[in-house]
Amino acid sequence: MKLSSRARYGMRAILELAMEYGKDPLQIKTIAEREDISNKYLEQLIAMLKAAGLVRSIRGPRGGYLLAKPPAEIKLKEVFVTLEGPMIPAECLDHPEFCPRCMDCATREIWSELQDAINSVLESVTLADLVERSLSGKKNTNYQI
Amino acid sequence: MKLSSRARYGMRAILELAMEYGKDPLQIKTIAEREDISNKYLEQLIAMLKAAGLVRSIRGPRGGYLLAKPPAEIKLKEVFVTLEGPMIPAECLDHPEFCPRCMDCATREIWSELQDAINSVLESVTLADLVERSLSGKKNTNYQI
DNA sequence: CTAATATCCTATTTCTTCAGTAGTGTATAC
DNA sequence: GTATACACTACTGAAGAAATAGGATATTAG
Repeated sequence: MKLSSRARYGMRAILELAMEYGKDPLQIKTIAEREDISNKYLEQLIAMLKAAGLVRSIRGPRGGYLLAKPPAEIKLKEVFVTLEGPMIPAECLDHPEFCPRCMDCATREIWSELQDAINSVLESVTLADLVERSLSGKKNTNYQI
Repeated sequence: MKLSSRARYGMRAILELAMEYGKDPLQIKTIAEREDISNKYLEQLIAMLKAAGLVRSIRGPRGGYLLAKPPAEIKLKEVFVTLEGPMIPAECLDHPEFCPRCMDCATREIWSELQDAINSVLESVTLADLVERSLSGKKNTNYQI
């Protein structure tokens, strides 16, 4: 199980935007360079974030992208779902009718718990938190590897 | 983000085996029928479980598959990893040298927390737990959808 | 011994999605 | 009016997932 490049690149990109919140717009070119991502590919990812209302843009020279709301109002969950799609480990979680034995299926419960576990991480952290972590040099966070 | 069919089918299959623990071997045919999975595909999945030492087999007529150890000694994590591969959201979690800015990358932390959250669910539940849940008719479990 | 059964092994196919590229159109600052 | 930077859409190559197919091997029952 691995994250898509979309999620990894996109998260890094929007974090860049969050760190510049309140300042001038950031250009694709700049982000792509800082994060080592293909220019054109990043363009598409940011387009997704824009369509989701997380980012806004200014066209023309001196244009670029800005966060659409304060970093504290953007949960990672929103970013993640935008990029990675809804998190549905198994179809039957959303469409029980799809599976005849759903009602007494113990594995279904597990997938549901997995979903909850992931969601609770992503809902508890905002872009503002990420910015803060980035700035505080980190190193002193609760690491448990 | 979605689970692979491997993980979904395989988990259901090994749960079948867990529920018959101590009894006669279960045949591919039987499991495939109960779980509505292609015979041949299931064969491959169970082969993975066998290679991982979670399941053993008896050949010939009246043969089939058995759990290799008591259900209480098999964590879902083992099953999951066998079927889905190791859970590494991002490369840099395992190979920090891969990414030049890993050391001050706040997103990396998030992926790590995600990894921990998933692992802690899968490590805390054994096949025996699943069997118990299945038998107790369920319905009275902590559902929070 | 033989025939039936069920696992074992591995190659091939089909399908989908991901990741990335390419090219053209449009708004805007200077 | 021209350079800049976003906007939009189509296409492509590679990889992996999900099966399918076919035959080899072991074991039991009669």
